[in-house]
Amino acid sequence: MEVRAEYCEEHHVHKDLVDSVKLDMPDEESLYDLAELFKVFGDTTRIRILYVLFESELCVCDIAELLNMSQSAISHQLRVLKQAKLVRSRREGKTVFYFLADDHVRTIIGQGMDHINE
Amino acid sequence: MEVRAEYCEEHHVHKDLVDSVKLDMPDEESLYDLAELFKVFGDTTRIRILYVLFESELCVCDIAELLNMSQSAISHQLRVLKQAKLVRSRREGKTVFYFLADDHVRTIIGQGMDHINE
DNA sequence: ATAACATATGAACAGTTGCTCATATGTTTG
DNA sequence: CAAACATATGAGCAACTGTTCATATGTTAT
Repeated sequence: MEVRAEYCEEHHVHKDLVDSVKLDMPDEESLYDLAELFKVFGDTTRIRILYVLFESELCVCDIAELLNMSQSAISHQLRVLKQAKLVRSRREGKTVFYFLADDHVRTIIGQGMDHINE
Repeated sequence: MEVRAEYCEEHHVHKDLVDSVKLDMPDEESLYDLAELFKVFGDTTRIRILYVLFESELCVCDIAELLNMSQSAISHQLRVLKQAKLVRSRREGKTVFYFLADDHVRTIIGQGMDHINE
């Protein structure tokens, strides 16, 4: 924040600063995975699913009815959430119950809420 | 988590649980805003921009060179970040410097990193 | 085994997104 | 003022996303 100078004349950046920033960047794969994770949170349907799972584990048709959406749509989205390891599931007879995988979900959503509430 | 019963027979959900979940849901607008916020984090380019701004404020062409992308692409994405209030900017002559708007950005990205690192 | 129920999945299609390219706006200098 | 530089922006397009629809899979009860 303190270090700064004439960076952009003739389209040449300030060498030292650029180098130090480059060193502190996570590797490409981590950045990709991170974006993929947030992409999963970046959909209203999936956010709503995660919210209803805050309360209790629920089966697919419960969630579908709660969100007033088709079983198929919910099932597709649950798959996305599961692949991102945000939810897990267990089968009980014909029924499959989904539940939050861990507390990161609550924390991340909570931080997001903090931001939008200024 | 304790309360549960036969929800889905005949496609009828468990009334009490469904009602209590419904009560605790944030309003539609908040959920939409939240998804919109995470959508902004859900892109590699924007994540990388935020990361380079962790170190120091930078001008558009600095960022473009750091990420090896066009000035136009970066400028478009900075607009998205600005609209989401994740970055702010200040002009100094011809140059516009961008910087992180507040510490929520670091916190949210940090929580995301925690999750992907298991 | 057959029917009924709960869930999963593939294809298709409309809507969205992120880039490029061209060009516009804003600022400083000669 | 014109030229040069830094940034912003609109149009266009290829790639991606989320839904629906039809159907498949898995489980239970008869």
